[in-house]
Parts: sequence; structure tokens; C-alpha cells
Amino acid sequence: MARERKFTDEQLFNATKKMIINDGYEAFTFSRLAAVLHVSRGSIYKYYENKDELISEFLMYEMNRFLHDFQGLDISRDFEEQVEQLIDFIFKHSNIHHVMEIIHQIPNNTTQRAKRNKLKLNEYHIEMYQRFQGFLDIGRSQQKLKKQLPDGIILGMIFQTIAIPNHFGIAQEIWITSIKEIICNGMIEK
Amino acid sequence: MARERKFTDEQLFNATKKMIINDGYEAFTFSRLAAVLHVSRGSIYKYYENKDELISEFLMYEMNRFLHDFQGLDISRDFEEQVEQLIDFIFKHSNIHHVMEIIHQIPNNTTQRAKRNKLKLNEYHIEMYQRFQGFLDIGRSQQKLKKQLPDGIILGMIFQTIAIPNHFGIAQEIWITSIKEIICNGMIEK
DNA sequence: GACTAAAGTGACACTACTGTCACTTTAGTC
DNA sequence: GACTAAAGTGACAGTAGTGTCACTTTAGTC
Repeated sequence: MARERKFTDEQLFNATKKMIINDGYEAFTFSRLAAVLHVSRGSIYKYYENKDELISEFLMYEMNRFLHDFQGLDISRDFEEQVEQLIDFIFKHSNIHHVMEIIHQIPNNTTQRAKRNKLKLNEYHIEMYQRFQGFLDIGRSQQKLKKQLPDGIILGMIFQTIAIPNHFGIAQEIWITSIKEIICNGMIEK
Repeated sequence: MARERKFTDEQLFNATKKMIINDGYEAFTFSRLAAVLHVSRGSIYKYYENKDELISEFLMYEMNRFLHDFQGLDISRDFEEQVEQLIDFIFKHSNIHHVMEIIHQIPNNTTQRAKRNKLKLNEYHIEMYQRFQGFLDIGRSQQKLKKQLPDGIILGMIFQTIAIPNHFGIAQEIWITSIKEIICNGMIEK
């Protein structure tokens, strides 16, 4: 009953992701996006009232994918194995960290839809932390984690590792193994 | 022989810093800066041809201060004490990390002066890494560091810790102590 | 008190983006 | 093949920034 679309949501979100990761939030414009998708600017406005709204929808899309993958993680094993698994998982989704920081760049004086998405994204963010929390609880119950270390720091530390810039081009495998080693047992020789 | 200036370099750099840290590189404009300094836009153009040039000068200023403070560090002691000292130092200068990332946002199609500053800043960045390297060398020579861990990862890890977001408002002292503990000895109970 | 030179101003032309809307195109319906 | 409704277009007005420059202001010099 209607004309065929020239671009899918997925194409739009992929183009958005590339643009934001390469050049940052501010460098993302409807003009540039339209050019990449080979359509006119006006057609994008058919679906999103403005940039904030589009980006908030993009973030929802990314977060949903992340949480869905997270469901698939096996959490029935030994704690050390789980740490392994968790860090591997985070590295596989290394961009999520970068992507989620964009939430804060969406201004508050924007459309209802964007505001609603912002709230929803904050809920998701908390949900994500709660899942990680569950993981920590297992470690605590197995007496595997140092008691004096607050959960927030352990979680923050694990999460932050994915953002360490690899200035010296160290091989992926050594990189991940080394980070696991430091987080679990530290850098000091015993 | 000339009229009195309405703003010092220091005032200008402080205003620049605030603006960039609060709202990011793109949100920084000559218009807003001029408003903060209570001068006209034109007067800033007397000193800087454009935004890239101004920001590159600002980064030089920050980096110089950082390296100067770094000189003051005592590197004659025991390795564990030095790690302590180093992490405290990094936390004291926690903004330098955020500030230095801005280098990459300065485009290449800009003025000679800005390009020269960009090169100089990259040299400084390497210099900074070399100083940290010296610190690692001591640890290596005292056999205190695990042999299999590449220097780049240890340095990256230490540096990255300052960017961990403190979502749960953990007290500064506990925060720093915990991070030292994880980096040195890990989170797993022995 | 005239002169100088740096400091500062504000109007001008230019650019790149935003959001809108009357219009055109097109796949499917009757 | 006329009709419909969603998809897409491109011209328009508006906004917020950039870089320039002839001009004004002012502290110090002679």
C-alpha cells in the first residue's frame, strides 16, 4: 500500500554508529547521515524529529542487543571461570562502553520521545549493573573476593579495562590474558 | 606603550578548561568564551587565529604544568611506596587524562601554529610515557613486577583507573586505597 | 598635548547546519 | 487505470557559528 523504503533501521543505526565512533556526537549531522544513506535529509525527518531523538533510538537498539547477548551467558560455574567469561564478553562488546557515554550528551530540552528513551536507558543501565551485581554476589558467597573492596570499584574496574588504549599494538590475546591476571591477582610478583 | 589587557592567558585557559570539561570540545566556541571573559569575540582573534589554535595552546599550557609537577616526584624509594605515590599523583591530576584526549579532536587542516603544537604535544605525550617507563624499570630491576605482563598494559591500566566513574559515591580515600590494592594484588582473596 | 601602538569593538559577509512543507513518486488496493 | 497512503524530495526561512577589518580606545612616550 506504500512505496518501498530506501534504507532500513539497521542501515541507519550502523551508519550512525560509525559516524559517532569515528567523529563524535557533535560531528554527527542529518546532512552527513543522509549523504551516507543516499537519501535526502527530509526523508530522515519522516522518522525522527531531530538528532537527539534519532540517537536515543540508536542507543536503545544497541542496549537491547547487549542485554539480549548478556542473557546467553552461563552463570552456573566456578567463579574464576566466570570472571574469564565476563571479561571476554565485555571485550566482545567493547564498543558498548563508548556508546553508553553518549547518553549524557543528549540535552534535556528535547522531544518527549527522546526524553522517554533517556529515562529508559538509565533504567537499562541500572539493570546492567544489577546483572553484574549478581555475578559479584556469587564471588562473595564463595569467599573468593576480598571483603574490603566495594562492589562499585570492582565493577568499575572491570568495565573500565575495555577502554584502555592499546598504544603499543599489543596482540589481542596477550592483552586480554594480562588484564585478567592484573584484575584477579595484581601486577606485583609474590 | 599600549592599552591594558582585559584578560590574562590564565583566565582564558581556565575558562576554556571549564567549558571543555563541562560541555565537550564542540560546545566550546569563541562566542561563548568571549561572553565568559566579558570581551568581544574580535579581541580573542587578536591572539588566536581560530579555535584549534587556541585549544592547542591551552593543551600545551596544561601539559607543561603536569610535566613540571611530575619533576617534583621523589623516585628514590622502595617500589611499593612509589606505586602509592604515583597513583596519588595521577589522582591529583585526574583531569589531565580527560584533557589530553582532546588532542585527537584537533583537525589536521588547520593553522601552522596549531599543527606545530599538535606535534609538540605528541612528543610530550611520549615523554610522559617514558617517565612512567622509568618507574616501571625500577620495579622490573627489583623483580617486583610479574614478568609476563607487558609494560604497555601496566601503564595503561594505572592511567585508566582515574577515569573510572564513581557511580555510587564511594569516599575518595576508600576509592584510592581499593584501586591501589586491585592493581597491586588483585581482587581475588588468597 | 600630540603621537604611537597595542587592545578592543561591532558590523559585515560567509558557511553549515536545522526544521518545515508543498510537492512528487511509487507499490499495492479496488 | 484510478485511488491511496506512505516514502521521498528539494527549496525555503531561520539560527549560530566563523573570520575579517576599518574603526575606536587608552596607557605610555616625547
